[in-house]
Amino acid sequence: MVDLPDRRTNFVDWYLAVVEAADLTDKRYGVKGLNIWTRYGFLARRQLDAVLVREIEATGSEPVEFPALIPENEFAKEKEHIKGFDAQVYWVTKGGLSELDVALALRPTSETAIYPVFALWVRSHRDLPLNIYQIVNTFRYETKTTRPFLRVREIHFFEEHTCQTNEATATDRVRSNLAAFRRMAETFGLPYLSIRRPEWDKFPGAFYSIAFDIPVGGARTLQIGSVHHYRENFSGPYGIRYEDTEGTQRLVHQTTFGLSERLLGAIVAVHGDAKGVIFPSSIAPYDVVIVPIPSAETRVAVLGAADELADRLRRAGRRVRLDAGEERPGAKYYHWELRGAPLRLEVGRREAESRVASSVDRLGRKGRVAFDTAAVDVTARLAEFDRALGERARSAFQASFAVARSLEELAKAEHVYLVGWCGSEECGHRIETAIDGALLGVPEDGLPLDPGTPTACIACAGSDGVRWAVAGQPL
RNA sequence: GGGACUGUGGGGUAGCUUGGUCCAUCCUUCGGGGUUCGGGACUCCGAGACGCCAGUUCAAAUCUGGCCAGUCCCA
Repeated sequence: MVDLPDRRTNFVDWYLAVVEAADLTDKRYGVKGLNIWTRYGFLARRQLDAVLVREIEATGSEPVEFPALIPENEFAKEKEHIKGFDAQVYWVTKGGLSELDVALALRPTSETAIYPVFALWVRSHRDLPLNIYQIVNTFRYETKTTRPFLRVREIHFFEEHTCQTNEATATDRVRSNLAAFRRMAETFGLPYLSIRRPEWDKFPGAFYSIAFDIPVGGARTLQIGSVHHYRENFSGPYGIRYEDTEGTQRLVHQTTFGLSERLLGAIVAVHGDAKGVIFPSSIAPYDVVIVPIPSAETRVAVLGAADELADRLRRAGRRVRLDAGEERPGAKYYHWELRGAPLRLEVGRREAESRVASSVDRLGRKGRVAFDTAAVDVTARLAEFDRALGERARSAFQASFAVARSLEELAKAEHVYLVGWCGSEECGHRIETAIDGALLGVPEDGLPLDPGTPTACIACAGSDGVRWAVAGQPL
C-alpha cells in the first residue's frame, strides 16, 4: 500500500512522504508554504498545544490574543527588528478598492503589535511582572523550499511576551522559560540542546537569544524554539515604563519565548520509523486504538466486548478509537502504525471469552490488558511506552554528536560537532565556512558528550577563553 | 533576485525524443455485489487524468509562446 522511502538513506523524502501518508497535512492547497491542517493533524496539534498551555500557565503566564495586522509605523519602531524581518513580511496595502493610508503588516511575530499596548498596560511596579502568551498564526514570506511543519509561510506560533522590573528579574524569567521548555520536551520525549546564539545570529533586536536545537541526521540540526532577553531594546522605542517604589520612571526589561508547529515536525522526525509516525501518548490524536477481530460466528460477541472495553477506557479519560471498519485486521494494524498510535488493543474470540485484551505498543512490545482493570493497565503501558520512546530518542541523540579537532574534520559533516571556540566572530565565520553551516553557539546547560576541557580554538588555535561550541547545518 | 528542470485520475506512473496505432498504460485509491476475516484477502462490476490560455497542423498528452503551480541550484 504505502511504501515509504528509506529513512536512513533518504531522510527528507521519508519525512515528506510520512507526514502526508499519516494524514497529518495536505499540501495541495496550491500556495507555497500554506498547508492544510487535516483532521488528524489538527488533533495532534491540539494535543501538543495543550501541553504548551499547561506548562506555560504553570509558570504564571496568561493567555491573550492580539490582532494579526500591524500598522507600518509601529512595525518600524525598533530598527534592528525591522531590518531582520523586512524581507519576510507580507503587507496588506489595499482595503477593498482603495489603497490604505497606512499599510498593514501581517505579523511575522507579534512584538510590534503587542508593545504599544504594553505601554498602556504598564504604569506601576505593581503591574509587574506582566507575563502573557498567545497561540496564533503568523506569516513569513519564506523564499527557501518550504516543508510541512518545518518551514512554512503561515506558522502556527506560540509566543510568550513578558515585562520585568530589571535585567536580573528578566534573566529569572528566561530561566523559568528554559525550565518550562525542559518539561514540555520531556513530555514529547525530545532530547535537545539549549544553545546561546552568537552575537551575529541572535533574534533581531534581542540582547541575547537562547535557542533549542535537535540533531536530525548527519550534521543537520533543527531549531525547535527560542527564548530571548530583550533588555530595554524594545521598551525604549515603545515607551514601556513603570514607576518604581521610589517614584522613579524606569523602562521594563522584556523577554519572549517562541515555539511553533515545528515541534510537531520534530516529533515526527525524531521518533518515526520505517512503518511511519510514532507519537508519544500525550500527542497522539488517539492514544489507544482498539481493533476487533470478528468472524462470522463470533461477530456479535467480539464487537460487544470491544465496545465495552472502549467505553471503560473513554470513561477513564482515554482518547480511544474503536476501528470497527470492514478492513481485515492486518490492514488496520498497518493503518494505525503509519499514523503513530501508541497502543493497540486487539479483541477477538479469545479475548472476548477471557475478558483480557491483547496489547501491542508502537515499539512492538506485547502484553495483556484485563477488561476489569483496563484503565489502570493502559495507563501503565502508555507510561512505559513513553519512557522507552524517550530512551530510544536519547541514545540516538547522543550518537549524533562528535568532537571535531580540525576544520577538515568539520567539512565531513557526518555529525553535529562540538568544537573549541575562542569566541571571536572571525573564528566563528571560519567554522561556519568549514562546515558549510552555522556555529549554533555555546550550550547553556550541559553538553551531550563529556569531551573534557576545551584546550584550543579549532580555527585560530588560541587558548584564551576557549569554550565548547556546537557547529551544524541548520535545516 | 538569477538560472535549470518538472506538471498525465485522489496518490504514484507509461506514453512525449520521431504528432495519427490514445474515447491514454499499469499499480494504488474510491463506489457497489459476493466469498472472507488472529499481520497489507480474493473476485466480479463500476468511477476517476493529459495544469491553464492561445498558436501551429488535416490531426496535439506529444511541437511553439504566455501564464499558473511546484522542485532543485546559485545570490
